[in-house]
Amino acid sequence: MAKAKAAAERREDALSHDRIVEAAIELLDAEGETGLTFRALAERLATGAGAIYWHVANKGELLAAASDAIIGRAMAGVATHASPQKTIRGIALGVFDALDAHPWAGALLSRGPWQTGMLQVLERIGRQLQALGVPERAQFTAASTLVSYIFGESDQNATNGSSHSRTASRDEFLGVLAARWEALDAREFPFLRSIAPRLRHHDDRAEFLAGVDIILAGLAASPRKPRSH
Amino acid sequence: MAKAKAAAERREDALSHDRIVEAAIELLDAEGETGLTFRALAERLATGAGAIYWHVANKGELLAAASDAIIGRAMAGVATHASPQKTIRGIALGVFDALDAHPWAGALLSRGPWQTGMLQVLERIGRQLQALGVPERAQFTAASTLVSYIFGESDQNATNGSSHSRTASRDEFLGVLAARWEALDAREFPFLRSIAPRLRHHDDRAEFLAGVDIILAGLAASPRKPRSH
DNA sequence: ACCTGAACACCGTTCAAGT
DNA sequence: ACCTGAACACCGTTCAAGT
Repeated sequence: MAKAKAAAERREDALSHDRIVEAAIELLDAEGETGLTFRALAERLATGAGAIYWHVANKGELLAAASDAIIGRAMAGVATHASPQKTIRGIALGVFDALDAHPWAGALLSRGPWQTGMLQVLERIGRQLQALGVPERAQFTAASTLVSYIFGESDQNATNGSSHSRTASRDEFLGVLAARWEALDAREFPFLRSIAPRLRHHDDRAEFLAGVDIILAGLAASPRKPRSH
Repeated sequence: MAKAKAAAERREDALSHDRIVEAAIELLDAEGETGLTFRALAERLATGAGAIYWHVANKGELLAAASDAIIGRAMAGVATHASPQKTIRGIALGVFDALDAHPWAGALLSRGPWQTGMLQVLERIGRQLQALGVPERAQFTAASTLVSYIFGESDQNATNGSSHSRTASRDEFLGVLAARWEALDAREFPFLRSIAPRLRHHDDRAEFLAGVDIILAGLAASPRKPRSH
């Protein structure tokens, strides 16, 4: 029985949860969120649409599994032997780049309570905070603040990014955005108008990392922590 | 002509962008995201499904307008005469409570680049940062860090909250979550296991505000301008 | 146990036709 | 200008029937 199953899984045309998720990711990357269809997926897997439901509960679960896989891969590639601060920046950049490359995975946020992908990030961040000497009762708040920021900003960046063609004029996009902000009502939006010019030479990744650093600085400043380093 | 239009708008059965958005919000609040249908909307407005398309481009625009309206109302109710820090907390809580009451509005994040709702929040936060004396070249980074955190955490909280019935056992939900974390693999998730007990007496709003304070502390601690490159 | 594919119950969106 | 509602081109999901 176990032997039969193992043999079936070795056949390259056999369905499996993993193979379905894999195909879903390819479809999502190639055609965007609207490209993921049970019919399209079935065709790609050379099977019937209903067959997929034997391995996967529904579309929501499939999307969640795909998003988790993306985050999981990103976390697997994170260097973890540098200083805690540097490792945290690495984790953050891992999420940022993963969502940038797979913008559809940002929906991960709105899926059920505490998806596995986010739990992985939370775990890794938490460990670094411990290494950093953040007191125990502040660890959860600190970790969850970082995680919320990381996913929030990464998702925002990804959906902005996917609206203009990848290689092409990112600068043009920022220029249009800056012009729009400059055209806002002066009485209602003085702040946005004042910073609009800055939008034109704007480095997403650097800006994102600066935000991480602000939070890290806040952690170092607010509670007392053991003077190590 | 203008007179005829004004008269038509005064008729209570006349369609208009605002009335459509209003009905959409009611539908979304009552039945959740899946409740918003052009057919259901048409029935509620006592008209044909296609009529709505005269006033609204498509479902995406409608959802975006509804989300923006929710944020707009929340911002209108924010007290603005306290200290900058207190005002920022007020703005943050406004978003938090708005998304908690209307969880479907969290999708706002994933909609097009810089929705009006988020721009309003960014503007208000930015002004307070100016009042706080944050140097000009650090203002955008600071404001956008706060906004990303605020929407990220609020959305996360809202989708978690809507999974358990409102009035009923929130504690039960947290208990189940804590138990699940405690059951995680010890080698793979030591951090999550260690903080799981803390989940049981967890105050979402207090935790959320603590995150805001961490960021504010970080801004106060590193008044030096972030390197650009 | 696993797969097939037709069928069901929906959707968003369009558009000729009305007023 | 604005509204109607039938029609089109899809969906996710189910399920009797197959192997």
